[in-house]
Amino acid sequence: MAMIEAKRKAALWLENGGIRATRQREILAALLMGDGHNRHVTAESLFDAVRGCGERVSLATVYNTLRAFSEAGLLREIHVTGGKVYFDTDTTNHAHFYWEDTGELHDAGHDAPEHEVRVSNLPTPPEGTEVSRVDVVIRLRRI
Amino acid sequence: MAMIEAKRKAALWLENGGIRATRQREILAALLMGDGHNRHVTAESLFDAVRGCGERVSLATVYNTLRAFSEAGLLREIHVTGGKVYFDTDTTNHAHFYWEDTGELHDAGHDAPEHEVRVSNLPTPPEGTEVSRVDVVIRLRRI
DNA sequence: CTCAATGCAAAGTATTTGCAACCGA
DNA sequence: TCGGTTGCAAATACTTTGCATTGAG
Repeated sequence: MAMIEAKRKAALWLENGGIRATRQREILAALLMGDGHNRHVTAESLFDAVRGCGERVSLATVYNTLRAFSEAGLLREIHVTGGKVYFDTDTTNHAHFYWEDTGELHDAGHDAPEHEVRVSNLPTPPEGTEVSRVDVVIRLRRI
Repeated sequence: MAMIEAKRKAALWLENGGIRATRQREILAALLMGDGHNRHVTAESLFDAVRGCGERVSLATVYNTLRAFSEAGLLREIHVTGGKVYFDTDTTNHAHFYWEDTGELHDAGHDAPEHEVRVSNLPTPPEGTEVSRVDVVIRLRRI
């Protein structure tokens, strides 16, 4: 996908989240829409991607922007280590593979509906609460 | 349960993990075995519990010991926020409720087998890996 | 113009580590 | 005694914040 196309998608995406477009946000959004595929990034990895394409956005802004996108429902946070937070451009409900040794994060069985991980027999949420979402992480160990 | 009983369980528990008993480890183990129930602690909360019962263990040792217990298979780590790491004394496979606002963590449907959360249709782990474990976290939002 | 967004550096939070003193087998 | 364990302080890793500057509408 051409960069120009990514920028177009990025603009629509930002508008969709009711987020004002700025130079930095457009760069980050374009990178996230990048190859047209679902991406899993951390603040660091996205920051590196920015520098990698010759652009410049401060690390603090990357952090703040990822949070803003997340709060606008454009991204979904994933927690797999105490350390860093991952963000997923696919906000639909799906499970993840997590490599314990390398820290890689991929979608699990999200290529086709029949491969989707299924969670059943969910308990009723306690009084005064509702389910915000159900996270499923399949941790992998190198054999 | 009396403190003396907790100490007894703690000693067996440590031995079970092949972990040498020391004063601090016995204190921590006894607190974890405490009320005979499954506990969810963080380094901070366990450190506070130590001070609360008049004992003294350094915070660094609490961190190191939790990690040691974890590596010995006596505890299980749970990741729900980028911030802190929770440890669960119940190492069997079970789902958790997580209160997004307060940071509370409880077991979900682990009281009886028929209430257990079920995960099915798990994808085959990628070449060269095996499933270390599957984490299910039900995030709750206050209504 | 005006107010929100940005960038930097400093502060914060959670955790690990280096190393000397210590203690249990 | 000896090697593993502890405690402290310092270091590290990740993220947020304060504030002056910049920029979009």
